[in-house]
Amino acid sequence: MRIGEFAAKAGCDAQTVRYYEREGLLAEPAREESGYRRYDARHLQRLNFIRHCRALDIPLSEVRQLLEFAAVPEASCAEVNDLLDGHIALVKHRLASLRTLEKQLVSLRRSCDGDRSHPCAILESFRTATEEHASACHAKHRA
Amino acid sequence: MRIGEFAAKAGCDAQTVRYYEREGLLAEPAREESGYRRYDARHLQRLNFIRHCRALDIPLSEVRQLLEFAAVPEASCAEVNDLLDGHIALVKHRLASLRTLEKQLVSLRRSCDGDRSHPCAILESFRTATEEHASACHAKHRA
DNA sequence: TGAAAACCGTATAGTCACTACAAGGTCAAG
DNA sequence: CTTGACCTTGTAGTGACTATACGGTTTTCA
Repeated sequence: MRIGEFAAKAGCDAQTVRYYEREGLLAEPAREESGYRRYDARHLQRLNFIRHCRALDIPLSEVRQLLEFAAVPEASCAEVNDLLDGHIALVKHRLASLRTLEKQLVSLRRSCDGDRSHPCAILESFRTATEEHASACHAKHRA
Repeated sequence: MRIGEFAAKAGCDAQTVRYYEREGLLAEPAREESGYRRYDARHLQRLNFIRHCRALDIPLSEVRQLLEFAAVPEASCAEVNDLLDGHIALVKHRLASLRTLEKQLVSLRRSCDGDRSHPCAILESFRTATEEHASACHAKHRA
């Protein structure tokens, strides 16, 4: 199959496939006389592996590692587990800060009553510089 | 105050301040004879506004809009509310998909029992191309 | 006084994972 | 035989910084 069909089967764009090839995640496929890339089922397996990881928000650098582990299956379990544990911790952390963010936004939104007789309370609250903000910001930087 | 102190007070880097200036979010400040930037409390208020928005994950393009609304306070409540509602919806959506992601990762992690007598179950499960994956991927693209 | 450290300046490139675009070659249908 | 869909390569753009290079200024302290 050619690149368009190949990419569609994995649910991504042809450009993305070429990008993975450039990045060394996919081997260079055979070419037709015209120069068109020609893919088979083995390529698709590998592309699906990558897209599956990406759907789990695993960065390409870690996908690269997983592909290396997968090439040496007999001793890779512990490493795969470590990588996954690290990624789970990251996602948990991201979830926590996103939840905080949602609370802040919702409470901010409630602070505006739509009364036009005075300046918008939301903009006012933004205008008020607070120490909390600076420290929250530092916390974010450490994260 | 000079840029280092100024940035520190808002909890960010001097480079970031220069970046905001280049992007037109902060006005160009006065300069000392040496060419050093010189800031005062009014600049700090504006920088805190921006950093506060960023702490809420509001993109700079929307911060720009808010700054424009803030410049015309008498009629901006509805627009600010709209912007904020849109942003809240986005955060809620992001939260939902992150929660799904966490579930998938945790269940994946559980699937590996650490038994080295067979290939790692996690890598195996990645290897298995599924229709779900492709459709989930499409869903993500629509999101 | 003089040297080192800490700060400031500009300009440029890198990050991540694509996405978009330009300019052209190939192929299948009507 | 022409239209349009597909393919090729290469380059630039996205967002919000961050890092680096290279050099000037200011502060400190021995």
